[in-house]
Amino acid sequence: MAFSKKEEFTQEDIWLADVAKALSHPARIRILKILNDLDSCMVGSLVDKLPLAQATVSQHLKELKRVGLIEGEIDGPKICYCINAKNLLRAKTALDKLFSKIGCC
Amino acid sequence: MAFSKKEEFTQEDIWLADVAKALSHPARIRILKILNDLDSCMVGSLVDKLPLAQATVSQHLKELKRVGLIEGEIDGPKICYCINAKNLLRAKTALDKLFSKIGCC
DNA sequence: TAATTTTATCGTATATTTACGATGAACGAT
DNA sequence: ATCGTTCATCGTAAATATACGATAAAATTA
Repeated sequence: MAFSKKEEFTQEDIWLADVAKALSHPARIRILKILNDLDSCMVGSLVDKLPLAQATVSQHLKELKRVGLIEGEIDGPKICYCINAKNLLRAKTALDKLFSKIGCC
Repeated sequence: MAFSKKEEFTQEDIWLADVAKALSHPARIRILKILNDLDSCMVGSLVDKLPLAQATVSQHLKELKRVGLIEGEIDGPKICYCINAKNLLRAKTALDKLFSKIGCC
């Protein structure tokens, strides 16, 4: 393909697809669930709980951060990741709207 | 990467990620919305409404069909695509469960 | 039967994603 | 200042996704 055609769609559809993309790997689903359960949310804890190398986990965190579903806070040499509840709610609302728009409920 | 590690997660997380993947391109979001609005749902109508070649639209339909969000019915030389309401509801429920699990609502 | 219509699939090119080891940057502790 | 810890980023390899033209398959029509 010469170039992507994603930009030829509406902003709404592009944003929605982008949120879905962030959720499109089981490791990222798992990370969101773990972040919700754990008090501590440093990267090392996540690496221990996932069958992936540290560099790979870091990449998945970057993708979740890119769409705003999580955020990291510096805590000394560690980074504490947390869910961004506001953006997560926005994502949930957008998906709800899609599903109600296509009349499944 | 030697091989994918997706299979090292739970079935639940794999399925959820797979549904999200099907929604992760604006063309497929658009197709779902169009299929809900149109009476006629043959592929040619979709091609007319999207900035993509027929072969590409066919590929996107295949991906949506793969996860069961749509289904096609043969109607002479045409194929009539429709939303699979049952599976769409199942997808919505799974995503709702994820979002409520991670406490955003 | 031959031509037309409709859609899937093949082949292919390019882009993106996934994964990991190695390295580097930032911080606390010795 | 040096060392260990923690994490991001770089470089790289392989897999997957995206896009399209060409072609094949299946049904209707002439």
